[in-house]
Amino acid sequence: MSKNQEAASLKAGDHLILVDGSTFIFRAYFQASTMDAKYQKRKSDGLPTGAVQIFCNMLWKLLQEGLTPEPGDEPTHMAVIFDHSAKTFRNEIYNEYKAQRPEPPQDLIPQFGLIRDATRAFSVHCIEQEGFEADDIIATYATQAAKAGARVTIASGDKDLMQLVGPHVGMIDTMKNKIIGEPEVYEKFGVGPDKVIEVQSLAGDSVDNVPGVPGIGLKTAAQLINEFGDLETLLANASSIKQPKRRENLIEFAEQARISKQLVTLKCDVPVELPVAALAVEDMNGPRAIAFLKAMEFNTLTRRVAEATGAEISAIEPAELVVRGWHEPDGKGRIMEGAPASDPADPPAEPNKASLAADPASAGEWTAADLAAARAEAARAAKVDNSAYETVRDMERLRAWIEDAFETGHVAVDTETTSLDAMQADLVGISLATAPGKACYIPLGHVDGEGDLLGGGGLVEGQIPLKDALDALKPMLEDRSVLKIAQNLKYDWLVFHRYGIDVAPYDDTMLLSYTLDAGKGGNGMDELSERWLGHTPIPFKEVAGSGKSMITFDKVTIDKATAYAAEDADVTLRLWRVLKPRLAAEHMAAVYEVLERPLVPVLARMEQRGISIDRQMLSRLSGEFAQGMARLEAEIHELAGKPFNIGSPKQLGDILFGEMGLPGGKKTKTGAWSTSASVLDDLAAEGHELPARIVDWRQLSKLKSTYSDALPGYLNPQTGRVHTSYSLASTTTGRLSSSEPNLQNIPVRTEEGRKIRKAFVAEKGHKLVSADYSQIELRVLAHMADIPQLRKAFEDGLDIHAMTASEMFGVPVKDMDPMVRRRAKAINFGIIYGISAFGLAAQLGISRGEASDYIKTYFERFPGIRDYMDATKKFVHEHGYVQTIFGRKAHYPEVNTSNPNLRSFYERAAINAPIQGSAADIIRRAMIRMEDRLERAKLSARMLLQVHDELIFEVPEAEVDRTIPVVREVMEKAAEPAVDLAVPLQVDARAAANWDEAH
DNA sequence: CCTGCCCCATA
DNA sequence: GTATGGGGCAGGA
Repeated sequence: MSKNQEAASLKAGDHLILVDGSTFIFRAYFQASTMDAKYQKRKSDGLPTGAVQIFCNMLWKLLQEGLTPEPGDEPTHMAVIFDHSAKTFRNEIYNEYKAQRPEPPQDLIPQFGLIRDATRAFSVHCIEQEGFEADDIIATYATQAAKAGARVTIASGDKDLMQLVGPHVGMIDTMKNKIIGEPEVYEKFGVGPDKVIEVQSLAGDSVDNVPGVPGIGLKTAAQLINEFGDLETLLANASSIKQPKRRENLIEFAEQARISKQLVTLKCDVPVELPVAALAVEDMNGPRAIAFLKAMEFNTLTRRVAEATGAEISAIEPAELVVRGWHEPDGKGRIMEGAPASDPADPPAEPNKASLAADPASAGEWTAADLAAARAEAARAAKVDNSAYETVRDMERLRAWIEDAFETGHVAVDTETTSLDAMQADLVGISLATAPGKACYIPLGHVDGEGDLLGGGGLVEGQIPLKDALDALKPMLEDRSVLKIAQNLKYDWLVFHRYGIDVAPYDDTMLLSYTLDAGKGGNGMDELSERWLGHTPIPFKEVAGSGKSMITFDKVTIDKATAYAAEDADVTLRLWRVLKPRLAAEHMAAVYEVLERPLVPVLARMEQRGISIDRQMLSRLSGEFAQGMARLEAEIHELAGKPFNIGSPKQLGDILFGEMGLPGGKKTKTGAWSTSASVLDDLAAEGHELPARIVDWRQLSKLKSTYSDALPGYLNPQTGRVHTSYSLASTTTGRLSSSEPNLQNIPVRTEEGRKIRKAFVAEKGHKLVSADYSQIELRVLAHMADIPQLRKAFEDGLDIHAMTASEMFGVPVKDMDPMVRRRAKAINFGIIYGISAFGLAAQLGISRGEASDYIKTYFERFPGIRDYMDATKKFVHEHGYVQTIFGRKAHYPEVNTSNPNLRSFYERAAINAPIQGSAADIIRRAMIRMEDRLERAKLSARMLLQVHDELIFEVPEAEVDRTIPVVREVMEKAAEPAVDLAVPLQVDARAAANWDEAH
């Protein structure tokens, strides 16, 4: 209930306080920096909070007593106004405006977001609007309120706002505790508030880079304005000025003065999103404010707020906050670019761990690992009861759940839809969970499954209209003070985005699990539930069936849907409680925050954009391939002496090695003849024709079935484009994977295959730009293993395989035999793959002994590589995991198996993972930074695809030349500043109408 | 109808 | 020798 809820209005006698958040942040920061160091950082982890603390104290004071301690002065309406971004309409007028602003100090950056969080935590409106400065919004609100007869106080020290002072409008400089009225304005500018802009347009402002007129300062400007009345009159009479220099300047820089006036004139008619009446002060939500203050560790203010609101401090958990832009050394010399603000190292009391939590005073001695262990134990002990969930059928109950989410500060969310494809999924219902066991399902689109023949399919009774529910949920789903928790958030993000909702901030339990446990098993919800909760969730097929008889979720009865869907939210929340504290305990927060979490919306947007394919071209190709196959088929049957199914390896093996009696080489692991390409190639090399034709046939068959036939089936009817789905959590190394369709294995090696690639095209007026890292894995290896020759070769831009050959075989690079280079290349790849004589022999078609000799020679030339490999093997056997240069872990729990083949396999995988994984981390970093960098360069390039070491963009033709350098810069610098690579990264980029020519 | 196997496309 | 996803076949349900 708001104090003014009965009248969401603003009238004479009301008091509106408008806090200028943006300038306040800077001034609070500098004031904090003059204080004792202990007031500038959060004690538990060093998060800089000085400015936030000063801000909170100021806000609390204003809310309690207004400008003066006198009763009746406290505000009836209040808001804190921020600048949305650096760009405003003023830059359109004068592009140098505020161009000289330096970058904010490093330890201020994380506090920008926290101050906004603080505002909301105090239940005060937090206002910012794209394209407008805070000053303009303040001017608009002040003008409207003054017109309504209310009293307005602007809390700011910014002289630009002094033009607003008037009978109804005052200012207070809260930093200096100074009240500014008309006399003070006169003192500062030498004119009244109504003439302030005239003076400023002449005098200019070096801080904001407002030019003014050269040679005219505040004093002269005031004198001139007092004499002539306003700028235009002055300029019209400039020729009558006595002082020659001043006269010349006024004439020469008249236009500059007019521009300056536009710059300093505040806009009083911003189309504000919230009407001024809606800024009414609400009763403070004590627990919410306390949760925030506790997270910040502002103990004194926490106590004061608790006393004033009657809230119980110990019953409230610190808020889970997301901090942007915080660089914290995490103990391993790596850099944190963002971090969870709630520090589980200072955990709340855990009711399930009585022995540890009995004395709240001892809570401070908990370690993050204690909390994680207690949470894991509690999660396993608690039972999941999926019959106890609520079905939310009216707005009243929905609002209660939303309120609960605001109170708790976090909520697990899950969407139920009509499709597994997020791009085509319509919302059927939403489930929420705010505490273990406390979950609900909100049915929104369930239809009558009966009477399919007679139409049926009408909405079932007892559901909130979709729009009403989304309107109510949107503010909570977008509110920075409520952490949304989902399992595989990318899916729900895409669904919500289609309905105009931008979910933030968020956590993803799938990514938490992936960050912590990659390689230990799957990260799907059902599997995690088994692993951590000892609970089997209701299988999807139990509610919707499977196979041909599967029904879409909108046909599921609401009772069944509630048990299934609310359970998902409940389980997700429980998993989050187990996994989140482990991030801090196991020092993996940096990996999660820097490499995992930020990628979710980036990938979601890439999926959403999709890519154009030329359907006619593919259809024509299918025809070509079919013809070729038919021709080959006849030939093959002729050669075989009888018809058989060429696509059947079993039948083919029987023909080749049985009936024809060719020398069968390898067997598969089930004992069947191998008919793999390498076997057939060997036979062909001996002059046998049939195997050669089979290889040709197989190629066409693959291209046709996997690509030219299948791809058009993935065209989205709405967008006319193909939208792949990226998986963030299905590789052990940190690579992404792509499916439905897989656009990471589009052919490129053969001429025929590249025809498929040509069918990926840019839309009209655009080009596809492909940018790929050159030899990134070998560069990463050169860095990690610290190999001087390799480092030098990359620094000098040499042909790395030729250099390797030269080192190994003692031949000059110039006029090198291509076969020699090819051998070296195979060895280089072999190294990355954890080389074995067996594998290298197979690759090069040489004997095991020869391959062994090569490897031996290689290690003699590059002893650092052998050292690196031995060290990696030792490490994985001791720890069960290996790490990338950014700290990502890949686990190999079975590496100590007694099975020697398996053991070697895991060892090779463990050697490969840091190399492949570090390269994957680098491109992830590039992708995360890319969109912002393009936007800041005012480029409209859209990132569409990632293929491990390559990014594909769609770029307007006119922007291609400006886009490529930006893309290259972001990619080449992607490791910085976290890692200073000892070798340069090189990116090759090209533009063309289709993917083949761009690549 | 589902699953394992074989083969093959990519980095 | 590393990491994936997917199509077709064949066998067991």
